[in-house]
This record gives sequence, C-alpha cells and structure tokens, in this order.
Amino acid sequence: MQPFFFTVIDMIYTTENSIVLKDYSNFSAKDILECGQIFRYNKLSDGYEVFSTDKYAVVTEQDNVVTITTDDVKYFYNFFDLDTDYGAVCNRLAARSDILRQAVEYGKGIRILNQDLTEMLFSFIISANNNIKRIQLIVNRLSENLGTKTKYGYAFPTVEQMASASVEDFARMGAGYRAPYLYDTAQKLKNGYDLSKLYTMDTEMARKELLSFKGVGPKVADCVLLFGLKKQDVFPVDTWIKKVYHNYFEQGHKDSEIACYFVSQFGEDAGLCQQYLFYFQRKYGQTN
DNA sequence: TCCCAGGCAAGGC
DNA sequence: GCCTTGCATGGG
Repeated sequence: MQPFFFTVIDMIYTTENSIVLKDYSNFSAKDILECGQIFRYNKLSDGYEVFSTDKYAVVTEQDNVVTITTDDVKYFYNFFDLDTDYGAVCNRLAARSDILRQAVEYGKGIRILNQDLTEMLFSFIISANNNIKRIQLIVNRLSENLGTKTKYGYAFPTVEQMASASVEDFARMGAGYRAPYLYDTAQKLKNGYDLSKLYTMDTEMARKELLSFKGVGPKVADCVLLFGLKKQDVFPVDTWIKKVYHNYFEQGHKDSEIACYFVSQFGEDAGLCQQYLFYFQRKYGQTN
C-alpha cells in the first residue's frame, strides 16, 4: 500500500534561542497543543505560547517553516519530541481501517509531548469528570495563586508550593470535589513519595503505584502513564473514546474492557492511536 | 432548565 | 469482585 505520510525529517537546526524546522513532517502546533495532552498554552495572533513547569516557548509557523522561540532550547527540543519519527506509526495506523485513516489524516501533526510528571499528575487529577476549558481555568489558577512568577507568566507550582495550600484553597480555585485529592497528593509527595521511581518501572507496576493516589483511577493513571511517563502500551478511555468505540469498533466489550481491547489491538502504537481518535472524535463527534 | 465534561470514591451486594 | 450513586463547577 502506498504510504500516506512522509517519514523523512527534512531539516532541523537550532540557534541560541530558537529551534527551526523546515518542511518538517508530523508537526502542527495546533494539533499538538489542542489534542488534550496539555492545559497551559494560549493561541496568539501568529502562533501559540506554551508553558511547562517554569519554562516558556512561542511557536510560529509560516510557509512550512516552524520556529520555536525559547530561552531553553534543549528543554523544548526534548519537550516537542523532535528526535522521534512519527511517519511509520502514522502509516501503520492509517492502514488499519477507514476511521483510523481519517483520524490520522486529521491529526497527523500530533506529537506526544515530553511533559513533567508531577505537573501531569496534578493536572489529570483535575481532569476527572471535567471539560478541557475548565481544566485549563483551574490549572491556570493553581499557577497564578501558588506558582512562582516568571518573566513570561507563572510557573506550575512546585510540590512544596502545592503542599502549602489547604483543601479550602484548592476549592476556592474551582477544583470542586477534587480539592481533597489535590491536597492529599501534594502532602504525599511532600512527605517523601518519590515519583521518579516510576521511570524505572514497567507500565503495569507504574500504573499500580499511580492508582494509590486519591483521585487517580484507571483513566487518570493511563493519562499520566502516557503523557508523564511516555508509556505507549496504554489507552486512556474517557467519554469521547467510549463514543469512538461504540461508533466504529467491534462491539462486545464492556466499557471497563475497552482499554485492554485497544491495547491488544494496537500494542506499542496504542497511546498515539488513542490521541488521534480522541482528537478526531472531539472535533467531529457531534455537539461540542 | 437540564445535560455534559479526558471519572473517581464509597457503599451495597 | 461488579454495579450504583453522589459529586463541584461552568459552559452550551
């Protein structure tokens, strides 16, 4: 079968305060930032600004040239996963079915960001039974109220800063019934739980550890595994993915079995596959 | 007004 | 173990 997507990285170079990609396949700031993996970014008139921990970058695109402007080139080179070629997996997935071909075509600019594990854990605790706009609102309030002011805005709060807030503080920032979950998690990390040990674990062990946090269930754990730990053999199942499954895939599985079903189907391509389907369904799947 | 959102914890069986 | 219920909040 004819490949749909280029697999060649044509040109990339860095300067002291920028990364420049020329005719770079599988990179779209819009797809990357609006596919639901990150909550701290803003659309600008000519691109996007992105916040990660205490770092900041601006991404612009013009005439097939992407420019990432930042004080920390090394951080954002890794953040945007620029050493990974997404072409091969795009082609594998697109060949699987019509719905996947459409989803990959629509979201081919997506890349899985290398984000901070702690920021992902707190952010996705907030995400439970919530919508993306309001998650962004709450995460921004956390940063503005507890985080350190930087040249460009506010850093995501450190563990110490998160642990300085009370349940009532988190509630006041709009966290709702998730306020005690944020509080418990902050205290647990402050009191010595070392999240970095998860880097050395396989997916199953790391999931088990994540599930020990209050407010972390199967779906939030899978998001942290995918976006915080870059585990690919996971498939976070939320309300959008349930719609995708029931609309387009072989039926016969209970909702609690959907994640396993997709991982068994797509293996190491599952994580990225999930992002294409999520992004596609949210765009075209009725009413929002 | 009701429904929904990147679900989870707790309680009943 | 599986199933049901309640849950803060803001936007459509």
